[in-house]
Amino acid sequence: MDVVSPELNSLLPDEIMDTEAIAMEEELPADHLALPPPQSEPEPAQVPMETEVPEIVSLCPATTSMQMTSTSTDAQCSTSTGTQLLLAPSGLMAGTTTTTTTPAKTTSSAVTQNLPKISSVTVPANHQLIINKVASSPAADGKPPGAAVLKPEGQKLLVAGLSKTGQPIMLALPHTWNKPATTQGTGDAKAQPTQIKMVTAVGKPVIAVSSASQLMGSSTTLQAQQLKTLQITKKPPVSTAGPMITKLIITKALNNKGLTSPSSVAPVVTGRVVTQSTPVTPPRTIAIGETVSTVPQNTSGNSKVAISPLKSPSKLTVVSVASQSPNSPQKSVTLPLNVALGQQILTVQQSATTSPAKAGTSQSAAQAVKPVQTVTVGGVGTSQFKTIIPLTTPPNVQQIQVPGSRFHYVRLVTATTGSSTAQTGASTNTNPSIQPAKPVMMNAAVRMSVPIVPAQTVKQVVPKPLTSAAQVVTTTQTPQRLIMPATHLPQIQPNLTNLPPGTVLAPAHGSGNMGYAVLPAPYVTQLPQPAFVTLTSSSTFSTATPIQTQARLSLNGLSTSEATSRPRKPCNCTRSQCLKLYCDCFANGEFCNNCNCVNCFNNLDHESERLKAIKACLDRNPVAFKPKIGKGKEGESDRRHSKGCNCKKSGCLKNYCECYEAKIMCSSICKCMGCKNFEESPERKTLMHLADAAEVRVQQQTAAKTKLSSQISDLLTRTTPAITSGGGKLPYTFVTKEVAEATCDCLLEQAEQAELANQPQAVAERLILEEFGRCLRRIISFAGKAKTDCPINC
DNA sequence: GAGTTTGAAACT
DNA sequence: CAGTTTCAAACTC
Repeated sequence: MDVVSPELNSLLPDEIMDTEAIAMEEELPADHLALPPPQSEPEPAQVPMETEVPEIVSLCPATTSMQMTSTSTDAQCSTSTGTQLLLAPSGLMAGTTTTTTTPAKTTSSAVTQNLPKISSVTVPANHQLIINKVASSPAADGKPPGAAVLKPEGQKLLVAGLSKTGQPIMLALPHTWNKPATTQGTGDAKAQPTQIKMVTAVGKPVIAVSSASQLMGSSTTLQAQQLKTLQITKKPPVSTAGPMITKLIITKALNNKGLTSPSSVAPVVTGRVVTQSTPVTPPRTIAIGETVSTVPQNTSGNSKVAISPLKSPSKLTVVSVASQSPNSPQKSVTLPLNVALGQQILTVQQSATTSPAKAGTSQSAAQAVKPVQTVTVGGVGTSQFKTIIPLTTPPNVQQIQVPGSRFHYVRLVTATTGSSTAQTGASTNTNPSIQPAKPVMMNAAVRMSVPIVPAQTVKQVVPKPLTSAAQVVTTTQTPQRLIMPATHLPQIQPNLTNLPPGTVLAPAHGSGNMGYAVLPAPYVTQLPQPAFVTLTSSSTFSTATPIQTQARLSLNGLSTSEATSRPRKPCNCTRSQCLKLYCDCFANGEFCNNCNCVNCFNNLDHESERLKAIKACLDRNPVAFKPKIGKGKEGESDRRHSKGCNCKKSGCLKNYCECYEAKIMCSSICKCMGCKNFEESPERKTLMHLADAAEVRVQQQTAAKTKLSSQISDLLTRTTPAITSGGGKLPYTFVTKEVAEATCDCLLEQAEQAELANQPQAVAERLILEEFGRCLRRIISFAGKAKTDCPINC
């Protein structure tokens, strides 16, 4: 399967793609039952969902997904046993059950066939009905005795379960949830936009399903949650079914503390599912029939896992965008959505090959022929977001931008528009209980995100048509950004422990395999936040747009505004071709843009060389692209240099020193000589005071300029003579629109004259200002005259 | 802006 | 791992 397993995903913030973490799959509870093969017919009595791991619940609304009930290939809906489920009607998601507000545990006998072994229902204070499922082997995994399952007819439920460790797993079924009524007998039959969210409250994934309109309100409880969201986008393999994308958002709460009670899990309602509709079919929101693979060992060529060695709070988003056949154009549907705090939304928009939504920028042909799909994820605060967008289109490359992270992910995709042959790492799965991923997952988009801080970011991803055109990430607030295609580097794929930037995690070519290339996130520019990121299809890249400042806050400890407002300094490399860590752009994982470098290879035109260089750097130092400024040991400063400096002459009080440059003090690991960069250093204090004073001066100057500009603007905008109450007109009241225009004409004329005379800019400015002064004097003079001539009326 | 200093990165 | 060289940024004039 092409999804980062929740097991693995939980580890991504620390050590993404840690092989040890992958091995966690072996820890699956003994009661974990092998799921029926993907081709098996979904049993009517089973829950319309399928999961390979007990902690994961797959939803399979037949009504929302046309192929669910009719087709057997990707419509399997089942749930693994041994999973405790919590069915909770969210107050916002299911209005019919909002009355249950008591956190006290209750038991209900209403148990559907789809959710066996559920013995109890818990209704937490958050309006969620929690149904506990009896664990098949509680002793095996330490789960508390499971409970029963309850799902009232036509009732929208938030289903949550408990992981093997007793951690809650929630599944929210909104009121608009369309269940396979014929087979499931539960839920509404209407095809309404539905959101399916898999939320792992405590280390385990949870599926939450809610309608789009209900999400916003219900997700407001996520503020303190650290979540990982897995979103799955699926396209029906049958072209006649219409291009429909199903996304499954799996959100995982990173903070496992205090979530043992059902009530504490309730807030983990997040995620957003965006679907697309065909011209013949109304927009559908949820069609989840594919298997959500949670096998951690998806390290084979068929399993694509984005791994980042970055060990910092991050949000991982894995988005698989179903590729579309060029012959099956689809209408683009962009759904900017608001989500709860702590959640970032990625909206996947799929456009037809003839979609007019193309980047208007031009790019070299070489770049244009490399389809690239990029997702730029804007973070808020220190939130970091890693996104992987699998694309089942041949040589397509999808990039993921990770604000605040030094890594971004590039997914290499091969053409799998036809019947998918997804192997999804099942062949290499060491756990026989794990079901092989279904072929449908090849077209499934999976999003896993882990917002670290309360953040609300909406990301829009527009799947690119199967043309050779490159896709550009654009936002409504920022120009298009340069994106970087990644090349296939299978040789470094197996190295999951030290998965370096530039690593392709899976073969990108052949047999429908989809590959991920992990690259330093800064290679993709960051978005201002909050920002709507729209991935639009485009035949060109925009190279003229300056790369935005890389959000290095989390790296160097700078404030967010500082990191985002200050553009990165252009490099001046002359010999390194900007392919060595000498180059700050390269070291920060950014493309060179508007730099002064010579013979620069750090661009799209030299991606192969650049990737080789990345690999070389990582060979030398696996953490070469890791932030140097990280958290220190307990009791020490929060920020310190990971390696320490080696200064000898600067006293660590100049920017030569990396510690000083990062505005941190040297630590015990530094090997500097004559260090003066410590807390009590008088030299350091003096420098700090000077720096502060300078900063104050700059701020004052800026404020003064702003104020003056405001005053001038205010003066010029007073176009209507004020009718005073007897006090007569003030001079500015004579600055009518005509007067202002005449003044501007005079200023422009002055500017033109200065330009014709080839006057320096400073001289030109002076002349303009002088002219402006003359204009003002004339205005004041006329005002005085008018007042004298007409003392009564004026 | 040119030249120098500096220390990290790269190399041996 | 240590010593040396290379490199580009920081700094000085």
